[in-house]
Amino acid sequence: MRAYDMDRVRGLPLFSDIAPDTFRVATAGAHLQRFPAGTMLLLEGDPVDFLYVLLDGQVELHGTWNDRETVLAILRPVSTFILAAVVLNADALMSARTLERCEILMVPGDAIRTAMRLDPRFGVAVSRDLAGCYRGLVRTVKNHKLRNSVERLANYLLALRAADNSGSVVRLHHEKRVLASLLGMTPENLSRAFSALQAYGANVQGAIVTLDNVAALEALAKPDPLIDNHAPRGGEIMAEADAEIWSSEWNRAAALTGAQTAAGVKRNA
Amino acid sequence: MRAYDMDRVRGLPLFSDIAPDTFRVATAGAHLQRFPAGTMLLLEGDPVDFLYVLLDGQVELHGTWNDRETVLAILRPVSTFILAAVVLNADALMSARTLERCEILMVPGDAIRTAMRLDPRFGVAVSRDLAGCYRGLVRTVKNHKLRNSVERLANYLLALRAADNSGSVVRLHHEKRVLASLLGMTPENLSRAFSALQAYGANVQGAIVTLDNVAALEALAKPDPLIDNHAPRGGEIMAEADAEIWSSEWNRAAALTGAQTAAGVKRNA
DNA sequence: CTCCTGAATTGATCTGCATCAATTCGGTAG
DNA sequence: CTACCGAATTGATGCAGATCAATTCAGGAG
Repeated sequence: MRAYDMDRVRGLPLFSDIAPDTFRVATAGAHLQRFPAGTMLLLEGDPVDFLYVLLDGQVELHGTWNDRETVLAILRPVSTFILAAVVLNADALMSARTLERCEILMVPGDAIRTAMRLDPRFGVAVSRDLAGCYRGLVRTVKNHKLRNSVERLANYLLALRAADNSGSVVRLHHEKRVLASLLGMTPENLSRAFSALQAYGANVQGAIVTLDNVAALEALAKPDPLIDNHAPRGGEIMAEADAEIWSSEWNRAAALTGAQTAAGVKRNA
Repeated sequence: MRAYDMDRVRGLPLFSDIAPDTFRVATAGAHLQRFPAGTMLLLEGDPVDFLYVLLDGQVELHGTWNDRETVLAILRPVSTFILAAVVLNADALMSARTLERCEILMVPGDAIRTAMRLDPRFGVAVSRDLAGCYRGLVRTVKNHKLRNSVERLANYLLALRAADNSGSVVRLHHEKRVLASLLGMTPENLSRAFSALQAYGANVQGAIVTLDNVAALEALAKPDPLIDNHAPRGGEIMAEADAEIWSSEWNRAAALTGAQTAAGVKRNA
């Protein structure tokens, strides 16, 4: 494994704060692996033997039931996934599939669990990571239960904008049908939702979306810091309280709500 | 605080495995408090200063946006809530409101975070707890995105049955309008969903539901261990992998999916 | 270049669920 | 007991989003 990759792993909030020894224990037996696009990395119900660290490519997490399927999250580098299952040594609740060619570090779950027992700092890091994941899902549930599909799309676009550069052009990172499933709608409906947003200055051209009237779009979307992790807070500078972690499944990922920003600990920076 | 209550707190998976010293540190400054029904314990957006341990009564966690409100979870004793916010020292993403008279132990967040730094076993316990909460939410999202309202209700009833006694009579623990919001529908629609389930042998009489044809109900509901935490697994006895924790926000709670069982570590026991 | 295939769009229609409105039910205070 | 009030139910109607079907579009192979 290249030193460059090792540094990237070390830089994750999950690992950045721990002792060198702990890091060695935690990543003992880890191996880098490459997968072609469309590979099933993990099937829901399977025992989870590894913590996955996505170093390159895109991975989709999805769930199925009764012949239906829904995308739960889309991950982009660098992020870890299925930490919760690893911590509990439990079966996966989600399937993982590569959307494109991927480079993934596979860290044995045993090593992670051992390291947690050794170094309280690592236990704290894992806890903080999982807490961030949990809160990401809370946001997702609120997003889905409180908003309709056009509102979800509008917020997704604003989140992308915030993550990218806050400019007036935004690039979609996934196929529209995948995005549709992520946002909880059909591809047909996503198309129509995009049309509906033309009235608010949003125009799609393939993967490129131009936002000509951000104010109008925001008036519709009403982004909320308690749902959309990128949304601005009211009030003054926040303290440590603001340091919510997006290291794992949601970091850099246009995750469930698509609301998560790229930065692990930015926000009001 | 009564010794009896202290024992109940100590018995939570979050605390059961840690050293006495750690427990002392973690619960330093904790105080027991009583609240009448309908009290707002916490407003979303507020800083979270305490870990709450519900010892008696019922608490509802809900979220709001744009004048809409949705119930995210209903908690019953003994369970903790907003651990994630405490770990991150972050603002609450959900509001908490007592549904009835409640008795709650309020543990200062600082104490929790300090204890995590001291005792790796506590860090592990917190991680496991949060991992369980996270997985509960994954189940919830799958439940909502993959099932329609009648299917959700049917599974909710089967989950209640599994938690209670697996008999043919089940008691609803909450007002129907609260249950409706939890399941992501309107009260009117919940009524109609109950009517629809008459064809599957389910009859409601106030808070009492009789299930005369569990087989038919199951054929409709198709409970799945990867969504419904009570559902039977296929295959052989499970190992440690099976010990998913439902200590916190979901323990004994007819939580989001209503799928969580009463036992912390039962399942296949 | 053309052809081919899957993605995306567009239109027509259907349906699950929400909404609005009107009773009915059930628990509580007097 | 009766009166009252919020919860629950039931009915009528509307709408968001799913489904079905038909093009259109875009990318990759030959």
